[in-house]
Amino acid sequence: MTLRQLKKETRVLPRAFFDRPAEAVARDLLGTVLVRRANGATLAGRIVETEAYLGQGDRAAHSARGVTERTRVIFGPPARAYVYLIYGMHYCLNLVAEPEGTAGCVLLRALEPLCGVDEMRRLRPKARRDRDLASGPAKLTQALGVTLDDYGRDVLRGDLTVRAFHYPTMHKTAIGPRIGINESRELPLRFHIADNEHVSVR
DNA sequence: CCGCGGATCTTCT
DNA sequence: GAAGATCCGCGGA
Repeated sequence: MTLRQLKKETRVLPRAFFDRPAEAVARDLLGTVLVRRANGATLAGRIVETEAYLGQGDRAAHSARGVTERTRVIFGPPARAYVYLIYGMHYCLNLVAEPEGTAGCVLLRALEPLCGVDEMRRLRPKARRDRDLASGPAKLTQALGVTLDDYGRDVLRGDLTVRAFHYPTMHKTAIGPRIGINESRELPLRFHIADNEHVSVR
């Protein structure tokens, strides 16, 4: 898909979209498009897998132990980026949900590349196939060049935005337990597009 | 295709 | 001092 087509067929999601329960935001983000400007190029991918992290009763969430230097953005206004370093070497990107003062965010786990695939390959040379480019939370940040510099960034304008198609785009949503956590395993907070080649775990 | 272990460092106990 | 919202390369089937 060309960038021109994308801009014509989509609009930037408003803050009200994110000012809702994290579960609803995670589900509704499926099928929308994450757009990134990096190194003079514009990269975009369809969001095909997300996970919700809640404010209360979710012991797997980073926000479960209250406000810290790292987690403060999760408690702030919606539609901001929460980026963190995991295992000392990878970054993960979340979008903050819920009204200001309430914790909640959505981990972006996988994209289906739509625009700027050449630049994504430069940023992520280890990817062999297109479906290796962003089929995992840290692969996604590598492919888009997202780092701690993006911590707290507003996603309504600027170099990182989310856009939805004007026309309805149908898909079947699959729901299950989140990946790679030990606490609150039983909560069905992982959402992905069923039968999509680009999700992290198939 | 599958399972295993190493890399590497911030955060919280 | 240990665990962690992960990825990759290796070896074997």
